[in-house]
Amino acid sequence: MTDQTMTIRQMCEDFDVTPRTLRFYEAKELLFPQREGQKRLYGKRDRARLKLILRGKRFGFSLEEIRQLLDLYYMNDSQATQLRETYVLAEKHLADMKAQRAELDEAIAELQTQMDWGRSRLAQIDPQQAKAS
Amino acid sequence: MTDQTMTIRQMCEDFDVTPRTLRFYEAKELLFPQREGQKRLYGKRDRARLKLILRGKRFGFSLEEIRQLLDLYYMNDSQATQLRETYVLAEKHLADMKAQRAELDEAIAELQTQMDWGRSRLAQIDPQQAKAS
DNA sequence: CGTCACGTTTACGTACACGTCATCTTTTCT
DNA sequence: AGAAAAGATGACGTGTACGTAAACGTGACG
Repeated sequence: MTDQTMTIRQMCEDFDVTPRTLRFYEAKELLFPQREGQKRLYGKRDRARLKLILRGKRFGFSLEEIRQLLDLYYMNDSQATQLRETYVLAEKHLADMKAQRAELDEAIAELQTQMDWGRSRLAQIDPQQAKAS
Repeated sequence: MTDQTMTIRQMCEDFDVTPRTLRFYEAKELLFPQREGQKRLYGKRDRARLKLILRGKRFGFSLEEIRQLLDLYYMNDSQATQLRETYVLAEKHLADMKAQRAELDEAIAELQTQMDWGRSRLAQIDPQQAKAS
Protein backbone atom coordinates (compact mmCIF):
# COMPACT_ATOMS: atom_id res chain seq x y z
CA MET A 1 0.00 0.00 0.00
CA THR A 2 2.57 2.48 -1.19
CA ASP A 3 1.98 6.02 -2.12
CA GLN A 4 -1.64 6.90 -2.74
CA THR A 5 -3.05 3.39 -2.67
CA MET A 6 -4.69 1.55 0.17
CA THR A 7 -5.69 -1.96 1.11
CA ILE A 8 -9.16 -3.34 1.21
CA ARG A 9 -9.30 -3.00 5.00
CA GLN A 10 -8.45 0.65 4.93
CA MET A 11 -11.12 1.26 2.35
CA CYS A 12 -13.66 -0.60 4.43
CA GLU A 13 -12.95 1.52 7.45
CA ASP A 14 -12.95 4.78 5.54
CA PHE A 15 -16.23 4.11 3.80
CA ASP A 16 -17.89 1.81 6.29
CA VAL A 17 -18.41 -1.11 3.97
CA THR A 18 -17.29 -4.74 4.10
CA PRO A 19 -14.66 -6.44 1.94
CA ARG A 20 -17.45 -8.48 0.46
CA THR A 21 -19.10 -5.31 -0.74
CA LEU A 22 -15.95 -4.05 -2.45
CA ARG A 23 -15.37 -7.38 -4.16
CA PHE A 24 -18.99 -7.44 -5.17
CA TYR A 25 -18.72 -3.99 -6.74
CA GLU A 26 -15.64 -5.14 -8.55
CA ALA A 27 -17.46 -8.20 -9.88
CA LYS A 28 -20.17 -5.87 -11.12
CA GLU A 29 -17.52 -3.70 -12.77
CA LEU A 30 -18.06 -0.61 -10.69
CA LEU A 31 -14.55 -0.69 -9.30
CA PHE A 32 -11.29 -1.99 -10.70
CA PRO A 33 -8.48 -1.74 -8.21
CA GLN A 34 -4.97 -2.56 -9.31
CA ARG A 35 -3.39 -5.80 -8.23
CA GLU A 36 -0.12 -6.26 -6.47
CA GLY A 37 0.18 -9.98 -6.90
CA GLN A 38 -3.09 -11.23 -5.48
CA LYS A 39 -3.97 -8.22 -3.40
CA ARG A 40 -6.20 -5.42 -4.44
CA LEU A 41 -4.86 -1.90 -4.21
CA TYR A 42 -7.33 0.93 -4.22
CA GLY A 43 -6.22 4.30 -5.54
CA LYS A 44 -7.62 7.80 -5.74
CA ARG A 45 -9.86 6.93 -8.66
CA ASP A 46 -11.39 4.01 -6.82
CA ARG A 47 -12.10 6.12 -3.78
CA ALA A 48 -13.82 8.75 -5.86
CA ARG A 49 -15.85 6.10 -7.61
CA LEU A 50 -16.85 4.44 -4.37
CA LYS A 51 -18.01 7.77 -3.00
CA LEU A 52 -20.25 8.20 -6.02
CA ILE A 53 -21.49 4.64 -5.74
CA LEU A 54 -22.54 5.07 -2.14
CA ARG A 55 -24.16 8.38 -2.89
CA GLY A 56 -26.06 6.89 -5.80
CA LYS A 57 -27.31 4.13 -3.56
CA ARG A 58 -28.65 6.58 -1.04
CA PHE A 59 -30.64 8.18 -3.82
CA GLY A 60 -32.17 4.89 -4.83
CA PHE A 61 -30.21 4.14 -7.97
CA SER A 62 -29.40 0.52 -8.71
CA LEU A 63 -25.80 -0.59 -9.04
CA GLU A 64 -26.33 -1.04 -12.75
CA GLU A 65 -27.58 2.51 -13.14
CA ILE A 66 -24.69 3.76 -11.09
CA ARG A 67 -22.24 1.84 -13.25
CA GLN A 68 -23.49 3.69 -16.29
CA LEU A 69 -23.35 7.03 -14.54
CA LEU A 70 -19.77 6.49 -13.49
CA ASP A 71 -18.89 6.58 -17.16
CA LEU A 72 -19.82 10.23 -17.23
CA TYR A 73 -17.47 11.05 -14.41
CA TYR A 74 -14.65 8.95 -15.76
CA MET A 75 -14.88 9.57 -19.44
CA ASN A 76 -11.62 9.66 -21.31
CA ASP A 77 -10.83 11.11 -24.69
CA SER A 78 -11.01 7.83 -26.54
CA GLN A 79 -14.64 7.43 -25.54
CA ALA A 80 -15.72 10.65 -27.19
CA THR A 81 -18.10 8.80 -29.48
CA GLN A 82 -20.14 7.73 -26.50
CA LEU A 83 -20.09 11.15 -24.95
CA ARG A 84 -23.39 12.36 -26.32
CA GLU A 85 -25.11 9.16 -25.32
CA THR A 86 -23.74 9.42 -21.83
CA TYR A 87 -24.68 13.07 -21.70
CA VAL A 88 -28.29 12.24 -22.45
CA LEU A 89 -28.27 9.62 -19.72
CA ALA A 90 -26.88 12.17 -17.30
CA GLU A 91 -29.64 14.60 -18.22
CA LYS A 92 -32.22 12.01 -17.23
CA HIS A 93 -30.54 11.38 -13.93
CA LEU A 94 -30.28 15.07 -13.23
CA ALA A 95 -33.97 15.47 -13.94
CA ASP A 96 -34.64 12.51 -11.65
CA MET A 97 -32.68 14.06 -8.85
CA LYS A 98 -34.34 17.42 -9.24
CA ALA A 99 -37.75 15.79 -9.14
CA GLN A 100 -36.67 13.88 -6.09
CA ARG A 101 -35.56 17.08 -4.42
CA ALA A 102 -38.92 18.70 -5.08
CA GLU A 103 -40.73 15.73 -3.61
CA LEU A 104 -38.38 15.67 -0.70
CA ASP A 105 -39.06 19.30 0.05
CA GLU A 106 -42.76 18.58 0.03
CA ALA A 107 -42.35 15.55 2.26
CA ILE A 108 -40.25 17.50 4.74
CA ALA A 109 -42.85 20.24 4.87
CA GLU A 110 -45.65 17.75 5.45
CA LEU A 111 -43.81 15.82 8.09
CA GLN A 112 -43.02 19.05 9.86
CA THR A 113 -46.69 19.97 9.84
CA GLN A 114 -47.54 16.59 11.32
CA MET A 115 -44.89 17.06 13.96
CA ASP A 116 -46.24 20.47 14.88
CA TRP A 117 -49.59 18.85 15.43
CA GLY A 118 -48.00 16.04 17.38
CA ARG A 119 -46.07 18.50 19.50
CA SER A 120 -49.21 20.41 20.40
CA ARG A 121 -50.87 17.13 21.31
CA LEU A 122 -47.93 16.28 23.51
CA ALA A 123 -48.08 19.67 25.17
CA GLN A 124 -51.69 19.08 26.16
CA ILE A 125 -51.01 15.66 27.59
CA ASP A 126 -47.65 16.33 29.11
CA PRO A 127 -47.15 20.10 29.48
CA GLN A 128 -43.86 20.05 31.39
CA GLN A 129 -41.82 18.19 28.82
CA ALA A 130 -42.84 20.05 25.70
CA LYS A 131 -39.89 20.78 23.45
CA ALA A 132 -39.22 23.52 20.95
CA SER A 133 -38.67 22.95 17.26
CA MET B 1 -67.32 0.34 -4.91
CA THR B 2 -69.92 2.63 -3.46
CA ASP B 3 -69.38 6.14 -2.26
CA GLN B 4 -65.75 6.93 -1.53
CA THR B 5 -64.35 3.44 -1.89
CA MET B 6 -62.72 1.82 -4.87
CA THR B 7 -61.72 -1.61 -6.08
CA ILE B 8 -58.24 -2.98 -6.26
CA ARG B 9 -58.09 -2.36 -10.03
CA GLN B 10 -58.96 1.28 -9.67
CA MET B 11 -56.28 1.69 -7.04
CA CYS B 12 -53.72 -0.01 -9.25
CA GLU B 13 -54.45 2.32 -12.11
CA ASP B 14 -54.44 5.44 -9.98
CA PHE B 15 -51.15 4.62 -8.28
CA ASP B 16 -49.50 2.51 -10.96
CA VAL B 17 -48.97 -0.57 -8.85
CA THR B 18 -50.09 -4.19 -9.26
CA PRO B 19 -52.74 -6.02 -7.23
CA ARG B 20 -49.94 -8.17 -5.89
CA THR B 21 -48.30 -5.09 -4.46
CA LEU B 22 -51.45 -3.94 -2.68
CA ARG B 23 -52.03 -7.40 -1.20
CA PHE B 24 -48.42 -7.53 -0.20
CA TYR B 25 -48.68 -4.22 1.62
CA GLU B 26 -51.77 -5.49 3.33
CA ALA B 27 -49.97 -8.64 4.44
CA LYS B 28 -47.24 -6.43 5.84
CA GLU B 29 -49.90 -4.39 7.66
CA LEU B 30 -49.35 -1.16 5.82
CA LEU B 31 -52.85 -1.12 4.41
CA PHE B 32 -56.13 -2.52 5.72
CA PRO B 33 -58.93 -2.08 3.25
CA GLN B 34 -62.46 -3.01 4.26
CA ARG B 35 -64.03 -6.13 2.90
CA GLU B 36 -67.30 -6.48 1.08
CA GLY B 37 -67.59 -10.23 1.24
CA GLN B 38 -64.30 -11.36 -0.24
CA LYS B 39 -63.46 -8.22 -2.09
CA ARG B 40 -61.20 -5.48 -0.84
CA LEU B 41 -62.55 -1.96 -0.78
CA TYR B 42 -60.08 0.88 -0.54
CA GLY B 43 -61.17 4.13 1.04
CA LYS B 44 -59.79 7.60 1.53
CA ARG B 45 -57.53 6.52 4.37
CA ASP B 46 -56.01 3.73 2.29
CA ARG B 47 -55.29 6.06 -0.57
CA ALA B 48 -53.57 8.53 1.71
CA ARG B 49 -51.53 5.77 3.26
CA LEU B 50 -50.54 4.36 -0.11
CA LYS B 51 -49.38 7.78 -1.21
CA LEU B 52 -47.12 7.98 1.82
CA ILE B 53 -45.88 4.43 1.28
CA LEU B 54 -44.84 5.13 -2.29
CA ARG B 55 -43.22 8.38 -1.29
CA GLY B 56 -41.30 6.68 1.48
CA LYS B 57 -40.07 4.09 -0.95
CA ARG B 58 -38.73 6.72 -3.29
CA PHE B 59 -36.73 8.11 -0.40
CA GLY B 60 -35.20 4.77 0.36
CA PHE B 61 -37.17 3.78 3.45
CA SER B 62 -38.01 0.12 3.89
CA LEU B 63 -41.60 -1.00 4.16
CA GLU B 64 -41.07 -1.74 7.82
CA GLU B 65 -39.80 1.79 8.48
CA ILE B 66 -42.69 3.18 6.53
CA ARG B 67 -45.14 1.11 8.55
CA GLN B 68 -43.88 2.73 11.71
CA LEU B 69 -44.01 6.20 10.22
CA LEU B 70 -47.60 5.73 9.14
CA ASP B 71 -48.47 5.56 12.80
CA LEU B 72 -47.55 9.20 13.14
CA TYR B 73 -49.89 10.23 10.38
CA TYR B 74 -52.72 8.02 11.58
CA MET B 75 -52.45 8.36 15.30
CA ASN B 76 -55.71 8.31 17.22
CA ASP B 77 -56.49 9.53 20.71
CA SER B 78 -56.28 6.14 22.32
CA GLN B 79 -52.67 5.78 21.27
CA ALA B 80 -51.57 8.88 23.14
CA THR B 81 -49.16 6.86 25.26
CA GLN B 82 -47.17 6.00 22.18
CA LEU B 83 -47.25 9.53 20.89
CA ARG B 84 -43.94 10.62 22.32
CA GLU B 85 -42.22 7.50 21.10
CA THR B 86 -43.59 8.01 17.63
CA TYR B 87 -42.64 11.66 17.76
CA VAL B 88 -39.02 10.77 18.45
CA LEU B 89 -39.04 8.36 15.55
CA ALA B 90 -40.43 11.06 13.32
CA GLU B 91 -37.67 13.43 14.41
CA LYS B 92 -35.10 10.91 13.23
CA HIS B 93 -36.79 10.53 9.89
CA LEU B 94 -37.05 14.26 9.48
CA ALA B 95 -33.35 14.60 10.19
CA ASP B 96 -32.67 11.80 7.71
CA MET B 97 -34.63 13.53 5.03
CA LYS B 98 -32.96 16.86 5.65
CA ALA B 99 -29.55 15.23 5.43
CA GLN B 100 -30.64 13.55 2.25
CA ARG B 101 -31.72 16.86 0.83
CA ALA B 102 -28.37 18.41 1.60
CA GLU B 103 -26.56 15.55 -0.07
CA LEU B 104 -28.93 15.70 -2.98
CA ASP B 105 -28.23 19.40 -3.47
CA GLU B 106 -24.53 18.64 -3.51
CA ALA B 107 -24.96 15.79 -5.94
CA ILE B 108 -27.05 17.93 -8.27
CA ALA B 109 -24.43 20.66 -8.22
CA GLU B 110 -21.65 18.20 -8.97
CA LEU B 111 -23.50 16.48 -11.74
CA GLN B 112 -24.28 19.84 -13.28
CA THR B 113 -20.61 20.75 -13.19
CA GLN B 114 -19.77 17.50 -14.92
CA MET B 115 -22.40 18.16 -17.51
CA ASP B 116 -21.07 21.63 -18.17
CA TRP B 117 -17.71 20.06 -18.83
CA GLY B 118 -19.31 17.40 -21.00
CA ARG B 119 -21.23 20.02 -22.94
CA SER B 120 -18.10 21.99 -23.68
CA ARG B 121 -16.44 18.80 -24.84
CA LEU B 122 -19.39 18.11 -27.07
CA ALA B 123 -19.26 21.59 -28.49
CA GLN B 124 -15.64 21.07 -29.52
CA ILE B 125 -16.32 17.77 -31.19
CA ASP B 126 -19.68 18.56 -32.66
CA PRO B 127 -20.16 22.34 -32.76
CA GLN B 128 -23.47 22.41 -34.66
CA GLN B 129 -25.51 20.39 -32.21
CA ALA B 130 -24.47 22.04 -28.97
CA LYS B 131 -27.42 22.63 -26.68
CA ALA B 132 -28.08 25.19 -23.99
CA SER B 133 -28.68 24.35 -20.35
C1' DC C 1 -76.39 -21.49 -19.41
C1' DG C 2 -71.85 -20.97 -20.56
C1' DT C 3 -67.99 -18.12 -20.50
C1' DC C 4 -65.62 -14.11 -19.39
C1' DA C 5 -63.66 -10.60 -16.44
C1' DC C 6 -62.41 -9.66 -12.05
C1' DG C 7 -61.26 -11.05 -7.57
C1' DT C 8 -59.41 -14.35 -3.93
C1' DT C 9 -55.82 -17.47 -1.64
C1' DT C 10 -51.72 -20.36 -1.64
C1' DA C 11 -47.41 -21.32 -3.17
C1' DC C 12 -43.32 -21.16 -5.50
C1' DG C 13 -39.99 -18.19 -8.26
C1' DT C 14 -36.95 -14.09 -8.97
C1' DA C 15 -33.74 -9.90 -8.97
C1' DC C 16 -30.86 -7.31 -6.18
C1' DA C 17 -27.31 -6.59 -2.81
C1' DC C 18 -24.86 -8.38 -0.20
C1' DG C 19 -23.75 -12.05 4.32
C1' DT C 20 -21.55 -16.17 5.65
C1' DC C 21 -18.98 -20.04 5.66
C1' DA C 22 -15.14 -23.10 3.87
C1' DT C 23 -10.76 -23.43 2.04
C1' DC C 24 -6.48 -21.73 0.48
C1' DT C 25 -2.25 -18.48 -0.10
C1' DT C 26 0.45 -14.84 1.66
C1' DT C 27 2.20 -11.73 4.95
C1' DT C 28 3.45 -10.30 9.36
C1' DC C 29 4.51 -10.71 14.16
C1' DT C 30 7.12 -12.83 18.01
C1' DA D 1 10.06 -21.32 12.37
C1' DG D 2 5.41 -21.28 13.86
C1' DA D 3 1.19 -18.98 14.64
C1' DA D 4 -1.86 -15.37 13.77
C1' DA D 5 -3.76 -11.98 10.71
C1' DA D 6 -5.10 -10.43 6.23
C1' DG D 7 -6.51 -11.37 1.69
C1' DA D 8 -8.39 -14.32 -2.09
C1' DT D 9 -11.78 -17.43 -4.37
C1' DG D 10 -16.03 -20.11 -4.64
C1' DA D 11 -20.27 -21.55 -3.22
C1' DC D 12 -24.33 -21.28 -0.86
C1' DG D 13 -27.54 -18.51 2.21
C1' DT D 14 -30.52 -14.40 3.34
C1' DG D 15 -33.84 -10.39 3.48
C1' DT D 16 -36.65 -7.37 0.78
C1' DA D 17 -40.13 -6.58 -2.47
C1' DC D 18 -42.51 -8.14 -5.21
C1' DG D 19 -43.72 -11.53 -9.99
C1' DT D 20 -46.03 -15.47 -11.66
C1' DA D 21 -48.77 -19.49 -12.00
C1' DA D 22 -52.45 -22.59 -10.26
C1' DA D 23 -56.97 -23.30 -8.63
C1' DC D 24 -61.12 -21.47 -7.14
C1' DG D 25 -65.40 -18.21 -6.40
C1' DT D 26 -68.87 -14.90 -8.36
C1' DG D 27 -71.32 -11.52 -10.57
C1' DA D 28 -72.46 -9.77 -15.44
C1' DC D 29 -73.65 -10.48 -20.21
C1' DG D 30 -75.08 -12.38 -24.77
